[in-house]
Amino acid sequence: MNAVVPNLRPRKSPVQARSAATVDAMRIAAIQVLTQEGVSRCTTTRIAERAGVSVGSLYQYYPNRDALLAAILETHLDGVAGAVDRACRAHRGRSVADMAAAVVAAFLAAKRRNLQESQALYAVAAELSGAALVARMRNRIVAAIADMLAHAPEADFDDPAMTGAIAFSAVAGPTRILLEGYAPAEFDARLEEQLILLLTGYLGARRRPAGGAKRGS
Amino acid sequence: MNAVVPNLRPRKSPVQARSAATVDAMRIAAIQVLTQEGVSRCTTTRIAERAGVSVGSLYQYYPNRDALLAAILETHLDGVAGAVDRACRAHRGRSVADMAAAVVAAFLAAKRRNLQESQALYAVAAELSGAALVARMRNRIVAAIADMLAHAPEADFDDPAMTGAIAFSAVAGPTRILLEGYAPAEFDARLEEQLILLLTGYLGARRRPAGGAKRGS
Amino acid sequence: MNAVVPNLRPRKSPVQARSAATVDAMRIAAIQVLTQEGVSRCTTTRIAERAGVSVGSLYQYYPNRDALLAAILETHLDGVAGAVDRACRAHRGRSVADMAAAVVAAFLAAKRRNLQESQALYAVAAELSGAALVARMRNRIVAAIADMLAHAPEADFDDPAMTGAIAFSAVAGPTRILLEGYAPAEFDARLEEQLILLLTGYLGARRRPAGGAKRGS
Amino acid sequence: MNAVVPNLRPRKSPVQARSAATVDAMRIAAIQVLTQEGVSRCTTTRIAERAGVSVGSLYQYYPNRDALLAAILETHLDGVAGAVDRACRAHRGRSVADMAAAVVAAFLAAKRRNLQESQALYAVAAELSGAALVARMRNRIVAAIADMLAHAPEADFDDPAMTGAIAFSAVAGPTRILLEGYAPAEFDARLEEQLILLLTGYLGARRRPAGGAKRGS
DNA sequence: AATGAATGAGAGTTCATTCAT
DNA sequence: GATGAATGAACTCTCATTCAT
Repeated sequence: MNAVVPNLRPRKSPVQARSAATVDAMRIAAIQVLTQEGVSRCTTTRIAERAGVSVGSLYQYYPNRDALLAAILETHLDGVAGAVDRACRAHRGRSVADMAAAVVAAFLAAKRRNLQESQALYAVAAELSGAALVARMRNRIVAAIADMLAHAPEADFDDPAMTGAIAFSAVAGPTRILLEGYAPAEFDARLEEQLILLLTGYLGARRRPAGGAKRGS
Repeated sequence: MNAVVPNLRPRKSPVQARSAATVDAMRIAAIQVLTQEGVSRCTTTRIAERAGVSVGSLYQYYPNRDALLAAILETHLDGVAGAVDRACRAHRGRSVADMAAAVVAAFLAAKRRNLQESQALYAVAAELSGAALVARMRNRIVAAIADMLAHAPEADFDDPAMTGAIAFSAVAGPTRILLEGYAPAEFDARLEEQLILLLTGYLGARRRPAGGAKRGS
Repeated sequence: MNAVVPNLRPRKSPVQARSAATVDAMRIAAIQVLTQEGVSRCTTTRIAERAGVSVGSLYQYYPNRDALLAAILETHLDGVAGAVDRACRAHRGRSVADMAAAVVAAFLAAKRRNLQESQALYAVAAELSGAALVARMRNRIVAAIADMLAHAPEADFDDPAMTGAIAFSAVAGPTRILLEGYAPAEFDARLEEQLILLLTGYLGARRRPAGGAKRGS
Repeated sequence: MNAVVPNLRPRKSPVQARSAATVDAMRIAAIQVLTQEGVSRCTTTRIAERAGVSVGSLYQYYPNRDALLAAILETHLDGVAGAVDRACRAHRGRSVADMAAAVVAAFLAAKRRNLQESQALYAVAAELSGAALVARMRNRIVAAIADMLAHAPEADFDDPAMTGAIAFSAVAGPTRILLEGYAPAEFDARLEEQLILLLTGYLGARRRPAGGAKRGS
């Protein structure tokens, strides 16, 4: 993914069955190559080869390499953001502890569902156009969390957006360690419980008794 | 940084003053190129040119491009890890709240001290060999925090390593957002305060009254 | 148009009305693409798209891209050569001045009639197989002019073929400038008059009084 | 040479002897490839191969393929324009017949001096960026001729620029036929004499007796 | 007949790395 | 030691052409 920002929109949508298969094969292939070779060795040739199609086919669906990677990243992020979004909507009006548990569970489940994909895409997200996509999806999640917090019955957050941003990224940080694969098994086992603890603690501290003074922590 | 992992050690240590100056010039040049052009366009030629030396000279100090980037990343990570390490040592035996404040302050200060560098190196860290370096420095920081927690007078953590790992990465997550440059000004202003809140809450919840049962979360 | 010269003949003659329409649509499309994108970007896909047919259909009528371009060029050249040919036949036995005026007028009119086409095809004519077609049509025109000159009543040209060749290409040279689009408006306005002057002068000088000595210029 | 107009300036001037040799080898190689394969098959790889250097070297001196071809064309055109220019300056104040002979001789000699080069570059000149270069050099030649005509003692041209433009392109037209290689030997032998005849006739007709009425042809 | 997805050779271009100067 | 011209493998992307539908 380069610094210049060209067209990253897919070229055409796969309407025929054959096309859909091709597009999906390329997605899976790209993730595999990303995992096994790293971003810089994740070339169009290798992706096509792995997918069992020709390079030409790749370029029928994406204007360039970056667009392919961006599309995969975007789909992934959409999935994650959607999952968290749904969890937030489903837990409006519940207790802060419930909210924390719900967000953590939804996020972790979404990431764990496509483990390899989640791992592979960190490198893509680090590149320029990837960072923008990540920022967008983060905004979406933060907005969902903030909205949920704003309607918390037992508490009154003075700055739900800020609180949501910190809350989400505080959860995303440790999750990343897990996905990067350098964490011990125990980390994996206890991550969810610890993240809930982390979030509950933070949201509990951030909360003011309803009707309390502004910014009173 | 490629997937194949060859020799990444610098070729010679800069014993002479001139060498040290050259090495530093290359480091600064690399960070600038990284920032302005992105990882994929951060070429040896461009780095050398920017540093005012010839490509040949660059190869006098590093066996290949990856070694150069790895060295820069390592130096950076060492600085950050060292800062947190010192803060931990300096706050042994203090209250949990003091510890939280100290770690957050040290980490944020280290990252903010070399803002551009911190930003530029995220992309380097995302590549395969970078991830290993990051994991190593994280282990060092986590060990320092765990050690500090293990000696907390007012509390008794059942698994300081796990707690330290979660604590550190929970702080690193939001910090990354800040550095990636997509955060609003208010985020910047209130980040430290919020991270302390986050950490204090987590560590407070994790703590058991001295002498309590194991693993009672 | 490539150096290798394979089959350049159209695959089938457009006997049906629909075929004729398709072929013409492709011709027009090709000229548009040629003008807007240049020869090297004048691809079969683009031509077909512009013509509103599929690439497959294009290959139903022409064995390859070069054949399509060659056919268009040939049609164009035929039109021009035919126009000059007719003018020559129509002015047999007239005065040299009349002949000059007639040739110039016919040639310019033919080129101006399909201005865009004339411009676009220069690039096609410059490629290897195009040059051969141009040479053929030039021969035809030169023969027509030579024939006309041979029957001039008031004069006796010692080498009508040579004279015709020089005459025609001397007219074609300035015309090309006009078509290439770099000429000022005044050039356009006065071109015909000047070309007639040019030709009249040349043919007048070349002419020997009937029965005069050979090669007396 | 594509429609988009990027940087066509050479990258660096060959200061060292080795570099100069490399650049010249590429020029000669390009002309050979152009002649033997045609523009579209005149690829950077083939040029480099023929020149006995690597593709990389080619790109050290020119930012892209078009720049290389443009540079060759420009050098060639400069040579031709310079020759005609000198001839014009050297024949100021001479008779119109002398002028005509001088211009024709200079132009033909310049073209014949580098026969293969002249032939090969027609195709390059037909592409977009080539056409612009040709137009520039033509303007230079036309200006030189016009200036010479303006100082003709025996005559008074009402529009030297127009006259010069017609005169030059009338000479260039037949010359092109010669260079394109489709002309018979006799054409070659008699071309110069015929072109002088052509030009003398035209300039003679265009001239008005000094002090005569405007536009009296 | 028509379509257009798929093909894959091949083009332009870059860049890590070497080595003669 | 320093230089930077030369190298050439490897990369991204295009496009003429085919053929299953």
